[in-house]
Amino acid sequence: MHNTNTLKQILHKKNLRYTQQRQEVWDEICASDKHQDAENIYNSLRKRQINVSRATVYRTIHVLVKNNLVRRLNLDDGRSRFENKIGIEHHDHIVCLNCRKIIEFMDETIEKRQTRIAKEQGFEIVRHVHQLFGRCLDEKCPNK
Amino acid sequence: MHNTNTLKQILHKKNLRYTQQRQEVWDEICASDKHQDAENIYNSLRKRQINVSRATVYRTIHVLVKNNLVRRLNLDDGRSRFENKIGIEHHDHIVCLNCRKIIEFMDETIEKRQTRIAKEQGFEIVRHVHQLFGRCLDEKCPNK
DNA sequence: ACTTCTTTGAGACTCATTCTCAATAGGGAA
DNA sequence: TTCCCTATTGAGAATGAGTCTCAAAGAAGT
Repeated sequence: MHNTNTLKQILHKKNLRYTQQRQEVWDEICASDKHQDAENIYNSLRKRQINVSRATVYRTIHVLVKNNLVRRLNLDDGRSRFENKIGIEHHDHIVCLNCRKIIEFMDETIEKRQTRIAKEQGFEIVRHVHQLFGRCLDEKCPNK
Repeated sequence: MHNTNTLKQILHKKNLRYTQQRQEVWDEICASDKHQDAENIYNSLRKRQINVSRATVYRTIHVLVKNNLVRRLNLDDGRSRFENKIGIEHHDHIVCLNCRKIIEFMDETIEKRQTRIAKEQGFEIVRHVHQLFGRCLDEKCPNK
C-alpha cells in the first residue's frame, strides 16, 4: 500500500502504535470514494476475510480523524460518513435527497467570504460544514 | 398566544388535530432563541407544570418541522436543536467550539452562489446547511 | 527474548430518538 | 349535546449508532 509510510510515520510521531488493523481500516477508507460509514467499512473488511472488530473500526476512525488523515461527514442521516483527506483538495458536498448521490464542490469566493464573516463576528474558523441538499436530474434517480 | 391561529390553521389545513400539547411545544420553541434540544423543551414544559410526554414532544417537533414552523439544526453534538422559523429571516450559524455560543449570519452573495453552483451540477436545492465552527473572542469564553 | 504500555475483541452499555398499543380526546355529524 | 370515528397521547419498551470495559494479545524499545 502506498500509504503505509504515511500512516506509520504519523502514528509514530504521536507515540501511537502501527497495527495491521489500523492499516486495513485506513486502506479501506482510501480505496473508496463512496463516503462509507463505519458499518460499511467494517463489513467490507470482513468480506475480505480481514478480522477487525467493530470497536476497533470506530476507534481507528477516531485516530485517523484526529490526525487529519480522514474527514468525518455528517449528512443528517444518522450516521457519520468518512473520506480520505490525504492528497485531496478541500471541498464541500451536494447531496441528492432522492438517490443520495454525493457531488463535491468548492468555491473560492464562498470560502473567503465565510472567513471574513466569521472574523467580523469575532470568530476564528476551525472547520466548517457547507452542504447543499436537493434533487438531481440524474436518469437513474427516482426523482419524479 | 399570538401564534395560536397560525398553528391551528396550519394543522387544520393538513387534517391534523389542534391539541393543547402541540400548542405548548410550539410556544416553548417560540419563547426562546436559545436553540433548545428536545430534552430541554421537555424539561421546560415540565417545570411549568405542563404535562406533555417526551414522546409527544418528539412527535410534535416532527409535525412542526414538516410544516415549516420550526427548523431542525444539527450542530454535530449528537442531538438536534430547534428554532422558530415563523417571522424569522433565513440565516446560517457560527458556533464556538469552546463555549457553544451560537451567532447567526446571512450573506446574499453566498446564498446566490450556492444556488448557481448547485444548478451547474444539475441540482435544485431544497435546503442547505452552512455552519462555521471556531473559537470566539468572548470574555466569558473558556478559550485559552 | 524481556518488559512495558498500547491496542484489540467481545459484548455490555449509553443516549437520543422511535415505536407499540391501550387509553384518551379532537371535532364533524346528527 | 351527544355520538362516533379516528388522530393523538403516555408510558415504557425497542432501536441503532457509537462508546466503554477489561482481560488477552501484540507493538516496539532495550
